[in-house]
Amino acid sequence: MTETPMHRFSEFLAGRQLRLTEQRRLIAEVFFRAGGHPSAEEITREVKAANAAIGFATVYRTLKLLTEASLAKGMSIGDGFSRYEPPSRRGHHDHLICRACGRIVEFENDQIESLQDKVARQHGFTVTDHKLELYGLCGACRAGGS
Amino acid sequence: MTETPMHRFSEFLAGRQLRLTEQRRLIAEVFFRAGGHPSAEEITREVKAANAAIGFATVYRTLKLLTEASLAKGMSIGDGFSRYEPPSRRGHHDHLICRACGRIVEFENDQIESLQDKVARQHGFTVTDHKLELYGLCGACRAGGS
DNA sequence: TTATCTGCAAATCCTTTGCACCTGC
DNA sequence: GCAGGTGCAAAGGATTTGCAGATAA
Repeated sequence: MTETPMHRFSEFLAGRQLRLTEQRRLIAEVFFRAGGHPSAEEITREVKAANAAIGFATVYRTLKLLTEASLAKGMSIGDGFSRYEPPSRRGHHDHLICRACGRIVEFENDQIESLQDKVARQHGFTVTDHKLELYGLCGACRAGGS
Repeated sequence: MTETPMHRFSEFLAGRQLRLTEQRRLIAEVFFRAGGHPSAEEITREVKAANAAIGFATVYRTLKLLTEASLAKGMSIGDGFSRYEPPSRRGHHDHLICRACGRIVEFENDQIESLQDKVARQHGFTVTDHKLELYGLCGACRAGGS
């Protein structure tokens, strides 16, 4: 019931005859602990603090596994990087992104979701997934001027 | 009143002391005429049909100018390419994207837009821009099976 | 004329892959 | 022991940039 993401990762690997190596464990720990939506580079930086030998290749390979295990979700906020979202307790959510400081706030809104389904139906589509990103200025940046 | 996009591009260039070269005119024409949301590669392919000497570099440079002129809008649908949206007669719109055939349908929905503003306000954000993409299957692909 | 453009190729940047050497299980 | 994993460095793929020759105004 209180299965941790790391536990789930371990089961996923076992189910595929894959090994839970020291590197994979460390990368997954860093990722699960990370707030926000880290890029591979951000994760690698933190991982290297604990084990400098680990390189980008292993981080990317592990992030791919985490994604296949549904423990990470790839996303992009339009800077040139692939970003990864750690598993969230909450269900689906969308993002508010501050163009000034890069802060990302997550939100959920059922009304928007159901309107999306309605629109899709009107066009004959069945929606399986969606992405909603609102770009603007957060309160702090608006106050801080610029 | 009936100012064409090409006319606007020409004015933009003049205002910046830039030249309307044969290449820029051709690339802009192809882009304005293009339906949908072409990638640089798709535009280049069509441009080369008229003038094989034109290369990617010039296409990218011109798309950058068109974007600065607000005559193109960069976007991405998650394949690895930057895509560009030609100026539309209609205002802002969002996208329905078929995962099977890649078809993109544009739609507008004022209710969704106003809910977005409301959510943003609740989080202290001022929204300047947003992106909403609904992924799924279009009617034809759902019927076609798979 | 001359500052701006273009085409080419080389360079970037992020991400992936090949390969010889390690290491969980 | 050995299939699978790692680190490195080199390869990839989209986009950008440096430069010498070409050209719009």
